[in-house]
Amino acid sequence: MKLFALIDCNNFYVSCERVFKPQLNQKPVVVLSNNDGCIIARSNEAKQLGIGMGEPFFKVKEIIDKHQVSVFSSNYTLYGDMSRRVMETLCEFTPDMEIYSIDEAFLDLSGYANIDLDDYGRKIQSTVKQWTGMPVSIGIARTKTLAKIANHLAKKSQRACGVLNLAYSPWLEKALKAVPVEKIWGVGKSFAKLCASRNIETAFDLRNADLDWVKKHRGVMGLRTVLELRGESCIDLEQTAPAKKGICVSQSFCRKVTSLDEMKEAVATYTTRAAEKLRKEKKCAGAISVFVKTNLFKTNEQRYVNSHTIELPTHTQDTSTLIEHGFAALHLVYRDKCNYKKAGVILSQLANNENVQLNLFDTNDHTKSKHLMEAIDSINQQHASNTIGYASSGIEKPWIAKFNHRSQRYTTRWDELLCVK
DNA sequence: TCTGGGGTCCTAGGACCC
DNA sequence: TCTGGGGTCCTAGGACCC
Repeated sequence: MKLFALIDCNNFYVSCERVFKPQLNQKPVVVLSNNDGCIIARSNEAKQLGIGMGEPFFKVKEIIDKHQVSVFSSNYTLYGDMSRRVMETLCEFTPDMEIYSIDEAFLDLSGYANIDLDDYGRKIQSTVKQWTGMPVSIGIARTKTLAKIANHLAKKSQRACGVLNLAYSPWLEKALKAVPVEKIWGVGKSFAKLCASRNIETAFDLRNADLDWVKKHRGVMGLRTVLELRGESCIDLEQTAPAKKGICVSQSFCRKVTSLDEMKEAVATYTTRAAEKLRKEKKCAGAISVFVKTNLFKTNEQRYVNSHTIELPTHTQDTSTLIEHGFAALHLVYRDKCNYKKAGVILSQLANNENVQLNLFDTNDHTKSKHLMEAIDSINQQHASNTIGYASSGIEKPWIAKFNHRSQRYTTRWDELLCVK
């Protein structure tokens, strides 16, 4: 019989900030998206003030000022490193682990049926807290979908103290009745709406729904969800992260961009970042797409969205080659007299370094480029990123996204270590 | 004034094959 | 009058996730 635990960090980004600023415990805290645009993480206290997930910062500014909510720009360097620490801690409890997202991991506890799972859960929880400072909630159940539900309830219930075991539990039915259908993993807005029209309102209702109806409207994915609710494990643990199929770098500008020159700087900047990711994955790209858009929230301005994909003559991981083709794609989509708000670069048709299909007519010497890329990457890794870069990316970059409330990168930069007086 | 970023999977439908 | 059957591949778009 299968047994899964889902470990989920509580309000992850907020908790990362609190580890280094414990005076913010029990105080309202929010973390903003890129460009300080939207609210993407809230402490419980901030949630209670009515600050919604994904709300634009400027719309809740009044509440934030009034209640002296602490505000942070997102600091992905810090969050990524804190995530690594949490995951390494979890590894101690079982080797069968799937890192599901930056703040969540599934553990396969199938071999642990004869121990006290509630106890084990609490031990995991206290160890993570002690070793990393991160508060986590843990849900245990017979399928991943049910473990997600257990986790959801563990967070909400006072009595659970963050650990809830629903495997072979007499409370399972009651638990399912307490979870609205839209909170179920794999059920989005549109399916929830469809369910509502059929009076399917809770996880309990969906568990008992007609399989043919579910299959008809949501295909095999929907079917899997319902079977998992019934305790039949359909979604396996994925221990090795599947290879990436595309790499995307896109960002809004801090102000409107109206010149081709600045758009080119942005495309070069994003392509550089994407190429770094590409080399980190040990891949070459076979195509590059560039997309541009104006601010779609502005109803009184000309709207324009477009993208173009260029197939590369040979797969490559060379930044300058990718920038060159990125520019070609940009020229095809760029239109004058538009107020651009965002651009992005997508690398696709990824292939492993070793089995790249060479072009018959390609006479370039790739070893030179390979060594150059290695040198650039190692310089940027040893020192700060962007220590060395491409001139076409621009120097000042007046358009680049702003992070006005960013905390220190406490764990990854010598010059930003926490100072204790 | 101010509205995020990065992914995956599935399906339907068209193009094409013999 | 009457117009097959079985398949693959690709793409765009929808839905979902964090």
